[in-house]
Amino acid sequence: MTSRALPAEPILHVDMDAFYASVEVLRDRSLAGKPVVVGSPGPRGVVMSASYEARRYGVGSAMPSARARRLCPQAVFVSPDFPAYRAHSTRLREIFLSFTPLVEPLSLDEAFLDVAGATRMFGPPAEIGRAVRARVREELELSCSVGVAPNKFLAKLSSAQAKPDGLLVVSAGEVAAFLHPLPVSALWGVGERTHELLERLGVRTVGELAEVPGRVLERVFGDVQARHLAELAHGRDDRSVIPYEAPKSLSHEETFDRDIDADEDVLRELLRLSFRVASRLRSEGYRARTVVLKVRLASFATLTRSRTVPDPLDAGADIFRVVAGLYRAIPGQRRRIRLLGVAASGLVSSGAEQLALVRAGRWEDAERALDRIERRFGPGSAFPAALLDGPRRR
DNA sequence: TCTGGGGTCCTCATCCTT
DNA sequence: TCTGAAGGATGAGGACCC
Repeated sequence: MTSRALPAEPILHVDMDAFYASVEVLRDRSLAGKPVVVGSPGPRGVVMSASYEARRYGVGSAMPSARARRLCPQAVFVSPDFPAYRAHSTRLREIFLSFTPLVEPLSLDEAFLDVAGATRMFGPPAEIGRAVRARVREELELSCSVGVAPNKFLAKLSSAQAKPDGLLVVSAGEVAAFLHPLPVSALWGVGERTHELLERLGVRTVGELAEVPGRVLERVFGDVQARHLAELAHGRDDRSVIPYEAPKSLSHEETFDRDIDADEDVLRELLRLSFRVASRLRSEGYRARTVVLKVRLASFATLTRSRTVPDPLDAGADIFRVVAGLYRAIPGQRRRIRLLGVAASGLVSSGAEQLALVRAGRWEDAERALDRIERRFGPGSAFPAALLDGPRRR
């Protein structure tokens, strides 16, 4: 039997170009060539995606929509339509899976592909990257950028360098030449705070970071992050492509158009969020051991409070009881609140928790009935009466 | 400039058990 | 019974990602 050497650059990172904005252009061809901004609605919205025409005016993602409007008044602003993006994302994943079963989605618009086992059928990794791009363009009428590299970290960096609408191969022999001139902010895990600390050390490029002694990094960042930074600065990353990982938590949160302060409004919002979280837990087959309340005040200070319960929960009424208790236990009163969130963590499969159902009360039966009604008549077709008079919502 | 929503991971403090 | 160390579980908060 002949053996064939594994490719030295077996990892692809595929990243769609301005995904949400590009899908909006597909749905309304009159937007083609125009600055398009997809952003969360409301006065406190932020930009989620901007077409390259809008980016030329300095508009970027995570920027407040109000600022984007000032920078580019002629831009067309569109509210996001996640079901549409998910539908395109599903078709995208089908294309990836036609090349390799080892596909790890990072979000709706990007994924890692391990193509080590696909080269006999489809050719070397760079060839597969070109084929993926061609299929995405033909079948979805969308452009994407592809990075081809020895590991996930380098593949992700190279797709970013290939943007927009390009392909870049970083071979094992070119790692230092590719990596070291890049700014440290390009590294995975270097955000605003870490960037500031690195600047104080006089470190601006990845090459400079690679020169910093390990003990200095440890002193500033602690041993875990220091090791992480040192590994990345040398282009080392041994994480494999994992096709599926069970979620660790699940949450819903909402920023209000105007701050709320009345307890009855807060509790009604918490009830609504608890039911949304519970509905998702049940539809995805989980129960939660820990319930987390998140409160962001008008000052933008954020509080979190959590409680772990002995019997995992998946009923909105039970989750509400816990978050309402957590909320009432926060000292002080009549705070101005801009955001409320409810999260479920410590997830266990509900299949493994059937015994707990023996003690299920009428609420659980009622909520399963709500699930059936929603499946039949659509989301929002049934909800607790306490939600009938909701506060100002977007 | 004025900051969404949904996640993951890490650190640190505290409590409890052994 | 008391004391101290070690380690796990839990809780709060921060940084980061897309």
